[in-house]
Amino acid sequence: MTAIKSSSTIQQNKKTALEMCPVTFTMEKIGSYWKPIIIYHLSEGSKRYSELKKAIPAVTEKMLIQHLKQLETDGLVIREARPVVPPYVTYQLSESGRQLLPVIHAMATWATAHM
Amino acid sequence: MTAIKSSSTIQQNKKTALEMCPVTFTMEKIGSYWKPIIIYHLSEGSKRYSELKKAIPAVTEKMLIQHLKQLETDGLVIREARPVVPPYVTYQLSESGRQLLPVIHAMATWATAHM
DNA sequence: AATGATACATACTTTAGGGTAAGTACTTGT
DNA sequence: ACAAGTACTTACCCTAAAGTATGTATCATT
Repeated sequence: MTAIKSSSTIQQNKKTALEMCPVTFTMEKIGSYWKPIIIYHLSEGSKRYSELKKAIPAVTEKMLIQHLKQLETDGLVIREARPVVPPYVTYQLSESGRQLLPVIHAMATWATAHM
Repeated sequence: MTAIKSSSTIQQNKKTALEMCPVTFTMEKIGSYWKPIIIYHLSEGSKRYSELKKAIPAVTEKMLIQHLKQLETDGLVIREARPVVPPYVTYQLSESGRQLLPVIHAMATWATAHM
C-alpha cells in the first residue's frame, strides 16, 4: 500500500555535500542578497557603519549588522571599535575577504555582458 | 506619539538596485543552493536528466527540474528532448552558461584556499 | 495485465531569510 | 532637562524557497 518512492530522496547527504563542494562552501559565505553588495562597498576600503548605511540605502539596519556580524565570524571582514562616545566603528575586508574580490569581479563581468 | 524611525528604511529602491547592481544580477541567476552545482556538472558536457540525478544524489527531483527550467528560461542551459519513448532529454550549457564557468571556478578556487 | 523505465508535475508542509517597527546605551550640545 | 547622534538589539511578521510524498504519460517487455 505504502510503496515509498525512491525518486524523492534523502537529504542527509546534503551536509556532506556542503562540506565537500567548494562552490557550495563559497555560496554559504557570500550567497545572500546583501553580502556581495557589502563586500563590494568595503572593497573601496575601510568604512564606518554609518557610511555603509548611507552607501546602501535600501538595506535595513537589521540586515546590515546581521550580515556584518556573519561576515566577521566567517573571517571575511574585520571590525574595529574605538572606545569613544559616540561610538566609532569601522569595517574592512580581511585578507580572505579581499581574496573574494576576483569572484565578485567575475560575477560583475559576466553580468554586464548579459544584462 | 508615532514617531517614525528613519533607520529602518524603504525597500522600494531594492528593485532598482537589482536592476543596477551587476553582482546582484548574477546572484539572481545562480544564487540558489543547487544551481551552481548543476552548472558545475554540466560543465563536463551534455547530460541526461537521469544522469544529473545520479550525479547529484542529494537533490530532489522537484528541485532538479525546477532549477533546470529556470536555468533554461534564463538562457543558461539548453534542453533537448528527443521524441521517443521512454523520453530522452539532455541538458547542456549555452554560450552564456559556459561563460559562467570562470565565476564558478573563482568560487571553487577561493573555497579550496579557505575551507 | 502488470511492471519498469524515463522525465517530469503537483499538492502540501516546513524552514529560513528578510522586512517592520520599535527600543537601548552613552555622552555631548543647548 | 532634553534632544540628537552613533551603533547596535529585539520582538514580531510575512513570504519565498526548499523539502516530502505522491501522481502521470508513454510504450516495450514479460
